[in-house]
Amino acid sequence: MDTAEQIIYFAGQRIRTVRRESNINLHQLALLTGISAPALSLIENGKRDPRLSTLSKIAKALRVEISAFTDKPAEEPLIVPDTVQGYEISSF
Amino acid sequence: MDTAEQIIYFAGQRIRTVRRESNINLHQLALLTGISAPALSLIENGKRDPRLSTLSKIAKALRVEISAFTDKPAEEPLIVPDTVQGYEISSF
DNA sequence: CAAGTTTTTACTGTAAAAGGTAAAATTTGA
DNA sequence: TCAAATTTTACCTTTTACAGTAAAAACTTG
Repeated sequence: MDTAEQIIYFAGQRIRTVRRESNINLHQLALLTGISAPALSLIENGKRDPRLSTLSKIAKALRVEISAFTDKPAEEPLIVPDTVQGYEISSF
Repeated sequence: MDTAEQIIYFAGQRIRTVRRESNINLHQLALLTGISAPALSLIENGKRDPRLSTLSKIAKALRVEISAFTDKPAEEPLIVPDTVQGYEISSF
C-alpha cells in the first residue's frame, strides 16, 4: 500500500540505478532526453513528480521500459532445494 | 520508436479499458482517486500528460500496476504448429 | 591537499497539470 | 423518442514541472 510519494521516491532511485549502470552522468542524460540536469537531479532524488512524457523520455534514453522505474520486481518464491551442489541439506 | 504523445495516448486508452473492465464510471473513479472526473476524462483521451503520482493513484484504485498503462504487451512469438487439431497443415 | 568533475540547490520565467464548477454534448435505456 | 446517466468541454484558480543559469556542495582522483 504505497503512497504516491513512495512511488516517486522509488522511481527516482531506479532511474539513478539504471543511469549509473549505463555509465552516464546527469549532463549526458540531459543531452539525451532534452531534460535539464537540475530537473533530472530533482527527479532522481524523489523531489519532483515527473510527467508521463518525462518518464517516457528517460526510459527511451536509457533503453528500458517505463515499468523499470515503476514496478517492484515480483518477490521470488524462494525455492529451497533438497540438495545444494551435491550435498544433502540435512548434513548441515 | 514511440513519441511521448503516443505514450500518453496509449496510456489513456489503457486506463479507459481497465476502468470499463472494472465497471465503474469517471465519477466513481474520481471518488476513488481524488482526481476530478474532468481531469480523468482528459487523461483517458490523451489530452493531458499525467504526473507519476496521478498514474499511481489511478493504478491503485483500479488495482493494477502502473505498467498496465505504459507497457505494450510483448509480441508473442507466433508459434506455427505442424498440426492443428489433428489435421496436417500441408493438407490446407 | 588541490583540481576537476559531478551533483545539488536556488532563483526566475513559462507552461501546463489539476481542482472546482457548470454547461454542453454524447451515450444509454426504457 | 425522451429522460437519465455519463462524458466532454470550457473557464478560472492554484500549484508545480521544467528550462536556463549560476553558484554552492559533494564527490573523485592525481
